[in-house]
Amino acid sequence: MWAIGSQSCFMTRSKLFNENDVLDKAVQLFWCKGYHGTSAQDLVDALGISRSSLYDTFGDKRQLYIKALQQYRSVAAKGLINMIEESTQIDKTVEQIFRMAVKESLADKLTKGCFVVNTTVELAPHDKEIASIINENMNDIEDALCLGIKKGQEQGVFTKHQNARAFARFLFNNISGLRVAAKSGADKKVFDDIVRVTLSVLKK
Amino acid sequence: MWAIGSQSCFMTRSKLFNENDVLDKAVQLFWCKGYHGTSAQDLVDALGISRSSLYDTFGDKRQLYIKALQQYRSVAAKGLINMIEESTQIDKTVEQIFRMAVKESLADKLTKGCFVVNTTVELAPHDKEIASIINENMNDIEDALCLGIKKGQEQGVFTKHQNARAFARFLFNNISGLRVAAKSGADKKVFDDIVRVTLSVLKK
DNA sequence: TCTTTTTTGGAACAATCATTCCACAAATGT
DNA sequence: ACATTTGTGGAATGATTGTTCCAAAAAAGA
Repeated sequence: MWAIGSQSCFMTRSKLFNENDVLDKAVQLFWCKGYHGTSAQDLVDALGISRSSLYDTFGDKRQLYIKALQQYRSVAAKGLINMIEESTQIDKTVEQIFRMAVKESLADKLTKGCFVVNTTVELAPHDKEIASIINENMNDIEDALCLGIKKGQEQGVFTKHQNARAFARFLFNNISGLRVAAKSGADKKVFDDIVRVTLSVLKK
Repeated sequence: MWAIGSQSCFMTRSKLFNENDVLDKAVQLFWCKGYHGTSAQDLVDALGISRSSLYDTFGDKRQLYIKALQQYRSVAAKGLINMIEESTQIDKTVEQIFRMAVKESLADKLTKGCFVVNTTVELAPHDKEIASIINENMNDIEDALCLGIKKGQEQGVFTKHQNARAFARFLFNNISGLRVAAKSGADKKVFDDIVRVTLSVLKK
């Protein structure tokens, strides 16, 4: 046996599971059932790994939840932000973002809504660290929307009747609302009405 | 002892607490901590009655939650509906509804949000009975808003550019959104931006 | 193959969960 | 005051909670 510093140079047994795959399963479970609604047993059953592997790899239930939340965020938020930053026809892109949210909501038979919105409602007021992740997420999306709206205003496809920041906050608010509506099982007509009126605000 | 049918005509010991007062305390607790976040011990501590009285009077935790939800609904929703129905200047009333929601959110140091929104997110997908209460609530508020908007459109204070039902759904969606934002501790500037843009949609 | 290190499954843990139970207190017509 | 009924406090219930522990399995350089 030989070592560099405190690290052993033995390469021993490696994990039988892919950490990222397991995290994806945790996202699905927490997203569907919430933090308090998901038990350690639920996690063991759904993740397909034993308690010891679970706690050894992720610490505890709360840390696993936080990692799952960040995993979700890195997919959902970054996807949305990329769409806006790479957009050439920003008015079409904003509409696309809303249509996507509606499509996802209608397709989701478990009515999971949005993991970030669910977390905001269940945990944000009681957990500072989680609240700060939520707020970082909100700021990132708001900034991206703001940038997109400015672009649209300069291109002349969006009205300048209100400032871009206000529009961005307004759009974000409606996305939150849609995700709550999804949880109550709203139908296409309701979603379409909301999206149509929301988007009409931006028009010149 | 004498009886009519199976009912005894003895008038015996009456409850030491007011059922409505206790229900109000249950509303506050569930509103703040959610269903799964509130334990039976929490309830005993906060309601000031013993386990036996609690279970004897309200059945079980879920039934107590449902009664609390209906209690909240009967205050919050009916208040809002009355405001609209008795309004003479409907544009001012709609603005007042939004300003009230903002004021409440900023004043609430526990960031409880809205009990109905919280319930929608936590329980609606997993409990049919609760989902139907939520939907009834949504329909009642949407109907009242729709009526108000029609009134405003006839009075010429609201635009007819979209139909009243679509506007009602849109307004409801923004109220939901505000309640989620409240949970993340949003500040006055954010709320004011959202409300200003939302209300601008209705203007002629 | 031996040694060393890490992962694994599952038993075991104390704490907490929602709920039930019971002996006693309180109230009221008689 | 008595009989009868119902409400009350708190102990007790078994199930489930999140977490820890341990013996055994697996992996890989020596």
